[in-house]
Amino acid sequence: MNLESSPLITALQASGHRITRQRRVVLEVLEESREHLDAESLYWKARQRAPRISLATVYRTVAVLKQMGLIAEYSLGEEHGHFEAVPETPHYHFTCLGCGRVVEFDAPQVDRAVQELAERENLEIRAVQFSLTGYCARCRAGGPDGR
Amino acid sequence: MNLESSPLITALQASGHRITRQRRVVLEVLEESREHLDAESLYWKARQRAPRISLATVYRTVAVLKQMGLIAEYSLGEEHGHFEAVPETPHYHFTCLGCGRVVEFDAPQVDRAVQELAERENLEIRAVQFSLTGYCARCRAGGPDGR
DNA sequence: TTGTAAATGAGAATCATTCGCAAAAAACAA
DNA sequence: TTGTTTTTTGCGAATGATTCTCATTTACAA
Repeated sequence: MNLESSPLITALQASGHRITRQRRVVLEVLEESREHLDAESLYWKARQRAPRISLATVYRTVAVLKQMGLIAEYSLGEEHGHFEAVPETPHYHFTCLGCGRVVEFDAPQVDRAVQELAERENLEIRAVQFSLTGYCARCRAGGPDGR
Repeated sequence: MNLESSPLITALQASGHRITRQRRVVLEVLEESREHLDAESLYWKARQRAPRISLATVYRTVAVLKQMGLIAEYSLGEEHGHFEAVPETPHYHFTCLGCGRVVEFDAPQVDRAVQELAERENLEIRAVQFSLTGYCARCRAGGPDGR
């Protein structure tokens, strides 16, 4: 069994949390995934490696990680949350109301604006939520979904 | 009884929706309020003028308005949504995790970034969600709530 | 005024998320 | 190792926000 420490594991451990099989698995899934997973899919993927894990544990784990700033939660236009390991460089999301596709983009101007605001108002920013919804080029043109 | 048409009423009517007493009241409350109301408080305020209105109708009304782009829904760090009539000039929110205060601010840089992105990628942007959470100056200094 | 499609009220249903508690597992000390 | 302590887990029940169902009412065009 792999006992290497991933960045997330190391950080968790350093903050005094216990490293359980369940947490290890959830973190692995989060690190390996390139998509934005919601709690349910995180749960099903985790179950492949830790069959007895419960949905509550998934929620508890992401809550801890979120509080530590290691992962971010997004709404992405749906009614339930999606999670993602916090990336090196911040990026944001556009969700198409037509086809549901999620496109990531970066926006240095926004990063700068946040930093300036924080300095000017003396704020400690913990999370930035910047997401756009609308219709993508394909759907505007009367795409596959025939909006 | 006031039969004048507010901007929201006019827009609703123009789009082919019926103007009911309940909708009129919900719209009035939304227009008069300077705060970000959640469905529950919208419901209680509306009941003062239309005592038999139901919570479901409040939800249905904001759903229609939201879809028409007349009001915006925000998370504001809580688990339920908050609503606000869409303002002339866009503005955004900072929610303090310490004292819960919500501060509005504008960010022309962000507006510009959105516009540029939309043009470059040929997107039709319907909603912009930009909100920050963290600790305000007062709470960082060990404010009233004693974080 | 009347006919009809749209909107409402009431409560049940749904869905995501959290809670409570006894049992299991980690961390730590001996 | 082994025992002790404390955290975490699993399970199912509870919660809270939002949506749905459906019989009844209402707006509004003719």
